[in-house]
Formats: sequence, structure tokens, C-alpha cells
Amino acid sequence: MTKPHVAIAVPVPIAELFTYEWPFDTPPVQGMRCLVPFGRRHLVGVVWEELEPSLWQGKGLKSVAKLVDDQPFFRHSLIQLIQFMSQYYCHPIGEVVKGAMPAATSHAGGKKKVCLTALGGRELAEQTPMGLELKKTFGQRASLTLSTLKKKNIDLKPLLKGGYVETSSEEAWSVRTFVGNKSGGEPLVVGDKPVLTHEQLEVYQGLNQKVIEGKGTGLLHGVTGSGKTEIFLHLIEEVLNRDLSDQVLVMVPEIALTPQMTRVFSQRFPGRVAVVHSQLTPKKRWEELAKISSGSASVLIGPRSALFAPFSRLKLLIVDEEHDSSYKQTSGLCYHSRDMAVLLGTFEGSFVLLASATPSLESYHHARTGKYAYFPLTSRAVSKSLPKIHLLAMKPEKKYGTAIGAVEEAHIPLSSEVVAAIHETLARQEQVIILVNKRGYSYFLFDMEKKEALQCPQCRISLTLHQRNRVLICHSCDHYRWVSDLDPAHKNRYLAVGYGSQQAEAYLGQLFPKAAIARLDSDNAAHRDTLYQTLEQFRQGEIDILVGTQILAKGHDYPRVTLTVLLEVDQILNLPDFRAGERTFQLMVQAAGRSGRGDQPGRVLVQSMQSSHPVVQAGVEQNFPLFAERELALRRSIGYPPFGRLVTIEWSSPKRESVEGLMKAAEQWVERREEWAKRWVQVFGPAVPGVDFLKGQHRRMVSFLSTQVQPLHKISQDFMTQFGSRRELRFKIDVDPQSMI
DNA sequence: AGCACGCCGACT
DNA sequence: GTCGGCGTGCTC
Repeated sequence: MTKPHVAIAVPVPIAELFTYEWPFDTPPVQGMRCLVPFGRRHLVGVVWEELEPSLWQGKGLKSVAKLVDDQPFFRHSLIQLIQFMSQYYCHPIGEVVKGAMPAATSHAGGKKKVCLTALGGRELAEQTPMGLELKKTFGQRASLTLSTLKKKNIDLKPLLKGGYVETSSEEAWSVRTFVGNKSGGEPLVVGDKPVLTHEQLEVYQGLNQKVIEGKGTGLLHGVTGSGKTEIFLHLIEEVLNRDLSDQVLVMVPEIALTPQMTRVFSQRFPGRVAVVHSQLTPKKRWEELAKISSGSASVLIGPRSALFAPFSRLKLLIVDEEHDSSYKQTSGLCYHSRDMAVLLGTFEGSFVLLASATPSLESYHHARTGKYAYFPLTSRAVSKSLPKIHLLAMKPEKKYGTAIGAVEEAHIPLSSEVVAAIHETLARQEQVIILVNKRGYSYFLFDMEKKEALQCPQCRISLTLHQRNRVLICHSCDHYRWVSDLDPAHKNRYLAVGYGSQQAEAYLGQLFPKAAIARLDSDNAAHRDTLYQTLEQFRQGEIDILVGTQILAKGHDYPRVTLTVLLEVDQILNLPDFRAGERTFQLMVQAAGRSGRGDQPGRVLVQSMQSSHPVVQAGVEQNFPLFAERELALRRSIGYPPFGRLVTIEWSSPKRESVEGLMKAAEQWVERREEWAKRWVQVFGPAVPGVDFLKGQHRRMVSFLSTQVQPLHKISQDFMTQFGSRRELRFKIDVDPQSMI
């Protein structure tokens, strides 16, 4: 009796499935994980399909070594999703599978063991030099895994050679599995809940109908403070009331948002909420996912990767702040988790709800053309009206920069209106949020002799000044150097130009010495404790003024904030990118949304040097349709998303000649491309990107634009077949890139 | 991606 | 003479 043949997805960057014999009595089931011999090692693969006997190759196939799960690890909808992602995002299936598994589950733990020999054991006891080395390595144990040895940075070779250790032929595999029953758990207890406003109720009822129908996508377009979260909570409660074993995914863009999201959800559905985010330890993450797998939790809150969680009855998918660019992964498998949520919804037969105060133009366009159901919420739930945005026209400052040797007086351009408004707000014991574009102290250090900004040797982007202009840091690779090491003899040679969040904080400290001021940017928010602490202190009112970068514009809800100040929208507006306008508008409206969420009305002040720019104007009015119509018309005229699709292919290498070489070849290839490609695909480049050298790698790129997906895929694949085998280069394909810089 | 094989430079 | 650099080829 011949054994079945199965195609297995193996976590390697090869765009193929691999065929194995299935030696077990239990039949293969799609989605099961198993251990397979692959080359000279073993890997955790996933059963993809059982092959028809007519497709059997017959000879010398390897056998699956071990079953990891008795249940499929990936349900059918996830298999479909992964299959789609692999094709659509031009990424090897095994890699996609790997990305969909929680970390540390795609690799078999344990691996080969290293054991002490008799000689090694004796030396260990006798404390010879080698014995001491062994003792340091092994402690009192007789065997270690290879990975622990690697972790301790110990070279195996001399130990092997001296006959002190040997590698055991026995391989100890351990792969985490989900266990537990698929019970619905205890009866649902629902925490206190507010009454919905008329408008909310209407929208809720419409959405609830969609959830019951279990298909399609809806766009909830609610102004900031309109109580979108409350509608989510009501919808979820209804889902769970109908059937307690049904489940809901709530995707959120950033960890910064999660604490308060989590709090609200956990209070409403005690004991039924699981949360994952990037900073969890693998063990904790596994525990949270296990709650979903066992059904003991009904709601999962999480970022991109939550998409792949082991739901059994996913009834509703919510993507909060759907416009947020962090839903798009920008390295490796460049997938858009919002789009994939929409797709997963169709595979699951579940309704997908996208929500934002400033929808992406893609989603808005789909809503307008009827592809998505559109649910607008036009008024705030608590306070009466949206805060008004006041535009303060700024002029460029005459002074170019400050010599670093000069007295370090912090200064940022603040209009007198802003200063007055802060005074008034503080006098009323209310809180202020101030948004700056860049972290650091100054923008960069200008070398008057060489007439250029000081750059990172690894990335060739300007170094940013930190710690009151004492240290220069590269925001891309964290390379740093001390300003004091530069050129002590010529203090006036270097000018500190511009300002970042650190200088803004310092300057405000000078202006408002009695106010409690704190700063929040990716410098300190990277440490989760600092982030939570600062936000908590702000919530408690221990901080009067919170200065920070765009992290602060995202969905926070602090009722005592009545003034938001946005400095320098122009920097974003002027980025050479087709989404610059969209980003600027989003930032203005989202920032405004942080103000006046409590009982007191909010104010918003925006400093801009381009106050008559249409995007800025639409932003001031917080007039989404005005902005969207103009922007969509622009995009339509050049065939950009959402009217066309883009693919960028980027290649990089530490050797300049290598990237340049492909640039030349690609130029010719582009020119000589076939008729269909000329007709259907618009090619940009090959070009030198804005940042042409990053983390020690030279970069070049080419972009394809088309109204159709097929020719885009075809031309991308052709490019890769033509050039992808150049091993000296690293390639990155980004389908639907968020930016083209 | 890993892992092994293979072919050329600076070291005991 | 060998250790070890990383180019290249393969993985059912």
C-alpha cells in the first residue's frame, strides 16, 4: 500500500511547495504542521494539499518526520489568505506561512544536542583550563542544545576537536501546540455602557444588520470624538449575545493605542478579551493566542499580525483607524493588513468594518462607488461640536542656524497667538498637546566650510542633534557621534538648524517655567514603560503640556485637553510623495481631534507657511469631502491609487557598482520591454531614491503603474526572472506601496 | 534562509 | 603546508 503524497509549505524563501510521503495512519489534513527533513536539517512545514496519485513522482521522496498537531494549525480561510498573499505580494509561500505563525513556532526548538564526553566530564571535574571553559559553558549539565551554545557565543569547534564534547544523534524536537476545548466559556457579563445617541443608534443598527448578513465591507466614517469605539462595543455585544462562541477581531494600528483600547474593551467584556502586540514575550503572546484558539476569549485586539490568530468562529472583523499607514508592512512580506482583513472577511463569510475619521482615499473611493457600504457619523457624541482649527500664517525665519559653540538658548518659532493660548489654557488648568514633526533637538548640523549637513556614514542622511546639541544621531541606523569631537578649534564652523521635539520641550520649559512638561516621541516611547507612564501621568493631570511627534496624533482620548498646537505641517506637505497631501490632511484632522473631547470646548492652532494651499485649507475646515474630491481628481488624472495600482521593486547592495550595474541593465530592459508592457504598464525609473544609501546599503528602485493587476504582476515577475538571480543584490518587491520615496 | 562544497589568501 | 574567507548551488 503506497503512502499518500502531500505538498508541504516549508518556511524557506523558495516559491514552491515540496512533496513528501505521508507515513502516518492518520490521514493528512490541510493546515496541519509537521516536521520535515529539508536538506540537512528539519523544519516545521504546513500540509498544503494532498496530491492526486496521478501527480505522484514515485521515486525517492523523503517522508514527513513527525506530526506536530492533531488539529489543523491553519483553518481553511487562512490557507486561502496565505495562498492569495503569496501570489499577490509576490512572496514565496513558505515565507508567508512563516510570517503567519507566531514567532518560535515555525522552528523546531531543541535541535541537535551537544553532550559532554567522558573526557569532557573528567576535565570539568578536574578544573583544567579546558575544564574551566567547559564549566563556563555547560554549568553542571551534561548536555546542551546547539542554540543555547550559540546564544552564549561559544565556538563548538575546539571542543569537538579536543574530544571534550560530541553531538548527539538524538534530536529533541519541541514545537508549541494549542490545547484546550472549544467551549464558549462562562455566560457573558457586560460592563456599564453608555446610551447611544440617535445618530450612533442609527449607524449601529445599519451595521448590525450587515454583521448578521455576514458579508461585505463597511466604512464607518465618523468625525473624531463621534464615538466609533462605542459602536464597536455595541456590535460586539450583539455578536456575543447571539452566540457566545462567536469571535471578533479588532485591529489597531499601534501599541500606543492599545492600553486604553484594551482597558475599555476589558471593562466591557470582563475576561473575554485577549490582546497581542509587538512587545509581548513569545510566551505571553502564545498565551493570548491560546485564549482565542480555545475559545475562552471572544475578542482579540491586536496589530497586523492578529490577522493570523487561530480563530474558530470569526464573525466580525474591525479595522480601527483604517487609514493608518502602519497597517502596511514595509519590509519582507509587504502586505497591507487592512486589505487582507477585507479579504479574510470574504473567506470567512464575515462582515468587515473599516473605521476612521479620515478614511484612506482607497476606502473612501470604494465607499463612494458602492463597493463598501458607507456609514457616516457627523457629530460628536459628547461635546457639541468639533474644535475649530485656526491657521497661523508663518514666515520663514531669517536666521539660518545657531553656532553650536554659542550659548545654548533653546528657540523655536512660536506665534504670539500660540503662546497666549497656552497661557490661557494653563490658567484654566486644562491640558495642551503640541505636535512637532521631528524628534531630536535640532534638525541637523550644517558645516559652513563644506557647505553641507553632517551625514551618517552608513545611511547618508542628515544626522539629527540630540541632548541639547551634544550628540548627533542617525534616525535610520542609530549611529551616533559626539559634537564635542568635531572640531573644537572652530566653534562657528557648525550651525545647528531647525528644531525637533527636544528643543520644543526645552523652549516651552523656558516660556512656561511653572508648567509640568513632558515629551513623547519614538526616542522614549520605544520603552513601553516610559510610554505607558507618560500617558498615564497625562491622563491623571500630572502633566500640563505634552510635546511630541506624530505618535500623539493617533486616537488618544484625554478629556482635559482643550488646546492642540500643530507646528510645521509644511514639512509633510512638501515631501516628494503622492500621498503627501493625504498625510497632511489626516494629520491636521487627527490632531484637531485630540482637543476638546471632554466637557470643555477645544481649540486647535496650526502654524503653516503655506496657509493658502488647498490641502491646508481643507484641513482647516476639516472638510473631508472637499479634500477628497480634489485629491481624487488629481489621482485620477495621473492614474494613481485608487485608480491604478503600483508596484515598486527595490534592490540594494553594499557595493555601489552592483546597484548601478542593475540600474543600467534595467534601463535597457525597460526600453525594450514588450508591446503589452508598453501598453499596459507605466514605468518610473529605474531611479535613485531620495535616500540612496541606507544602513550601509546602496539602493535603487523601479516603479510600475497600471490600471490592471495582471500586467503589473507579469512585468514584476519578468523583472525578477531577468535580474532576480543576481546574488550580490537584495531585492524587495512592494505591491501597493505606501510611498514612492 | 541555511548549510555544504569548493577554490584562493595570510598564518602557525 | 592549513585555516577560513565568501561565491554558488541545492533543498521534495
